[in-house]
This record gives sequence, structure tokens and C-alpha cells, in this order.
Amino acid sequence: MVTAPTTNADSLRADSARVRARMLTAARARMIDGDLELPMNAIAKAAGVGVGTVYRHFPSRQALLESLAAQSLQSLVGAAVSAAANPDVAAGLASLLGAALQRQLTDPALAEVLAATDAACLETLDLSRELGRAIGTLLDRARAAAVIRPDLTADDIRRLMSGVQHAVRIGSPTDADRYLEILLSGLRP
Amino acid sequence: MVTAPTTNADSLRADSARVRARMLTAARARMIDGDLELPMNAIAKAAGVGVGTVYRHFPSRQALLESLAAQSLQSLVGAAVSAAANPDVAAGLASLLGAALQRQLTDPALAEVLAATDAACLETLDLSRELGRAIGTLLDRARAAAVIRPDLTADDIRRLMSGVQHAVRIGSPTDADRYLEILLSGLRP
DNA sequence: ACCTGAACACCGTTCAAGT
DNA sequence: ACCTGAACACCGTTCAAGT
Repeated sequence: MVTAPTTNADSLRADSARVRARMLTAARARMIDGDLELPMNAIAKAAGVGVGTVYRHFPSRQALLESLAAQSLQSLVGAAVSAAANPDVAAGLASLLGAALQRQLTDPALAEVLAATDAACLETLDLSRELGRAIGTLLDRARAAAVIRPDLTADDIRRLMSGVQHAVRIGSPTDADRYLEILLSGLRP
Repeated sequence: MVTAPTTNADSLRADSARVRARMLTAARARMIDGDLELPMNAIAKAAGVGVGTVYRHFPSRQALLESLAAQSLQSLVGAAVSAAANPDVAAGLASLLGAALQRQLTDPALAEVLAATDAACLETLDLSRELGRAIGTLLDRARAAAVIRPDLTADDIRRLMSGVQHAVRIGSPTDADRYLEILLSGLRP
């Protein structure tokens, strides 16, 4: 039995996890305050750690962003899987787009991650692919039912949703539903 | 006759205009190189002037951005006025949206100015209003001809075009026409 | 192993000193 | 009048030194 090293590693891991959580909390607080820049030095100070520690956990701004968005992304994947399983294909599509828009508006980190071309963390890459698959399934069914243009890909949907999010962001949240209707109507064949 | 002071002021103005042009050229060069940050210090160095001079001419990043976008914006206003005068309303709308998208993709400064809520320079405000009026006229005619949803405003169009631009930017320019079709189709009643 | 924080490069912005 | 550029504050990023 090797309990001592394990305990040691566990306590290290526990401490590391606590520090990590403090940094993420600090970063989130800044984002909520409207600062989307995520300055590493400022986050380190707010979390009470050295800058190097922030860099150890998050090698880049993108990595930090993805960690911030992980929960939202996970939740969006769930919504997409549900939507793809909806017997009413049109309703599934509408609910997916609604979920994607709402979550992006609530979590700016998610909006940035969905707009990014590629991922910094493997976890994000996995979730991203899972999202792509769910959307793909939904699109296949929608195409077969002739409720969408035949040329749409999962990437098109991701980008167009990012576009609608952008349009709502520079306008007012009250426009969200109308802009979503416009997109949904435009997707029909 | 007071020729001397006039001459003096003229030469000052001429010099000032030359310096201003050098700064705009330097800023544009950076933008073309893919740097959308417009760092004031770097622009000053590239233009061979002191930082203070950049600030004298452009009190803020936004002001510099608007000066960079002025020509594109002017040209877009022209396209909008033409489009509003097109006897074929649907064709006018399509040509306006096409012009707006193309110019935004060509000139990132224009894209940012159109996405901004308000203007830093009076000239931009004027052009912006003129653009709004032209779009408004076009929308009125389109509504009367029942070729668009009745609830669309000029601001909606500006934001949705900004959204499509965003979607194309995070994707590929080859998607521009398809995304434009989707928007146009979504705008119909 | 993990963390700290000084150090360097760079950018935003101001303003006293020059012409 | 207009311009210069030093100066200060701040942020990104690295890495030698600590525990």
C-alpha cells in the first residue's frame, strides 16, 4: 500500500483545485463587471496568487476563457442532444437556437468560445465536437423533413448563431426573439 | 487685405494635413497587417511623430477608427441612397445588404464603426444619420410593397448586417453570399 | 512539485518643455 | 499654435529563486 504519497498528492491536488477555483471566481467577477479583457496580472492579484500561478493553470487567455465557459458549453451540449431527439424537428431546431442564444447572452465567455475557430483545451475540443455531432444529427433530420435549406452545415449554424448573438449584443436583449425568428425563417428552404 | 496670416494658417493647415495623412496611412497599414488594435504609440512611431500629435488629431481610438472608416462609410451611404431610389424595391434591398457586407469585409474599421452604438466624430454622426434615413426610406417602400416583415427598423438592419458580417468573419468569405440569402429570406414577411 | 514576484517589453495617456 | 517625448500607470509574459 502506498497511502502517504497518495495523501500528499491529494492534498496538493486539493490545494491546487482551491487556488484554481479562486482564480476562476476572480475572472468571472471581472467579466460580470463588464471587463471582457481578463487581465492576468489583475486576476492574480484579485485571487491572491502570483502571476506565474495563473499562467501555470491557464497557459493562455483562450484557455482561461474556455475554463470559464466550460459549464455553459456543457449545458448547451445537453440542450443540443435533447433538441436532436425531439420528434418535432422544427421545434427541436427552434429550441436549440433559443438555448444557444440565451446561453451566449448570459455568458460572454461562451459567446467567445463559440466564435473561436479552434480550442485551446482538449475538454473544449471534445465538447465542441459533441455539440457539432448533435447539431449535425438535428440538421440531417431537418433536411430529410425538408424544414431547412439543404446546404446548411453544423458550422453554418454555429456561425449564424454567433452572428445573431452579435446583433443582439450591439442592440438590446429585447430584440433577441425577433432576430431569432428572422434567422429561423431564413433557414427554411 | 490680410494675406500674410492667411498664408501662415494655410501652411500650418497644409502641414497638419500631411501629418494627419501620414498617421492614417500608418494606422491603415497596421490594420491591413491584421492588427485591429491601433496602438497609438506604435502609430506615432511609424508615422514619425510624437504620441501627443496622434492624440491631438484623434482624441480616442474610436475617433481614429472613424477617420479610417470615413471613405467606406461615405461610399456605403451612396450605395444606400441608390438602393432607396431603385424602382425594384426587393432588388434595392438586396443590393444595399450586399454593399454593406462587402464593404465591411473589405474594411474592418467600417465594420467596427457600424457596430458601435454612438459616434465620436460629428462627421460620422452625420453620415450615420444619412445612412439611417436612406435605409428608412427603403424600408418604408419595402413595407408598403409587402416584401419585408412590418416590424423592421433601420437599426435592425444595421445590427443584422453587423451580425452577418461577424458570421462571415469567423467563417470564410465564401459563405458571404449564402448567409446574405438567409438573411434576405428571413426578412420577408 | 508548486508557487512567488521581480523583471522586461510594450501600450495608454498626460503634460511640461520646446519650436 | 503646434509638436515632442519623458513620465507614470498598467498589462503580458518569462523565469530565477524560494518553499
